[in-house]
Amino acid sequence: MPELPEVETCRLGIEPWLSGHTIIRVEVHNARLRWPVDKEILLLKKKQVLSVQRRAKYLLLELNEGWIIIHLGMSGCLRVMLYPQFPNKHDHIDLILNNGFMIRYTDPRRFGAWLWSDNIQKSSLLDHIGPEPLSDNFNNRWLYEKLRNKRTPIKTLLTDNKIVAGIGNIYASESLFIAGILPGRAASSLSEKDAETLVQSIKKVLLRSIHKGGTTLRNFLQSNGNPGNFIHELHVYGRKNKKCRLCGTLIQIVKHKQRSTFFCPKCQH
DNA sequence: ACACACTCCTGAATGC
DNA sequence: TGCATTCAGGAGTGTG
Repeated sequence: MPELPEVETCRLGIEPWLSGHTIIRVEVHNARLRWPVDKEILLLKKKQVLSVQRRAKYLLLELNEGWIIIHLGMSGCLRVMLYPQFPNKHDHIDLILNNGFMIRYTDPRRFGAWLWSDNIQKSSLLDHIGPEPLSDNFNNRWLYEKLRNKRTPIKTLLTDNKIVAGIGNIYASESLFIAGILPGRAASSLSEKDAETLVQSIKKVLLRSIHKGGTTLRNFLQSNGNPGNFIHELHVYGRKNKKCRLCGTLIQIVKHKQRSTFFCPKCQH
């Protein structure tokens, strides 16, 4: 499932092929994604790409006269390919470039989105999102202030984009393991010191995963077609009944808000 | 404001 | 073997 490190991996992969180049046209094979692909994208002709940015789990392509907002959903990925290539069943969108390449969007579950925005600052998709976890705006003070009045399990809070952007199920479990904090603890039970440890753990896990090209569970691929390598460094996610890499205790699974949470009952308190 | 459940989707895994 | 059921979850929307 693409979370911040996977989306950032994607951004890093496509940026050199897009930035400063021109999208000649867009070939849409299936416009039925989470929402219908915006018509501005369908009709797009010969637009230069000024920059390729990321906010939370959204990719933002800055064009001359507006922005393409891309979300990879659960199973989306973008790959750089030579043009032309016959589209397979789950290849929904191709950005045809003026450099002989294309960027191909593949998404079996079609939970992703391709939307247009004239003004990214006013986009209702982005305007409520909290601080980027790798920025200085995400710090001990911010997190502790958000935690201290909430009885929700800390794990649930970490996947709330208003608290911190871009963290999903994988990195919530992994960050809490690194921090040594049990995921089911009420957020308000964390001390200032806990919040500080958690902030540092989140930054460390996300940076390490970006360095390894993200986590590939099923569908995610880097833009060069290779899977991400962080899966080999997961401590708890997807490791139910496997031995903890640090202490050998069996990893346990619980549900928070109908989502799986993995933890080590000995390493986390 | 808050904290939930519901919903979209497909493919892999599981059950009988 | 084959068909039906369950599970995976990002995040907007709806409910109490």
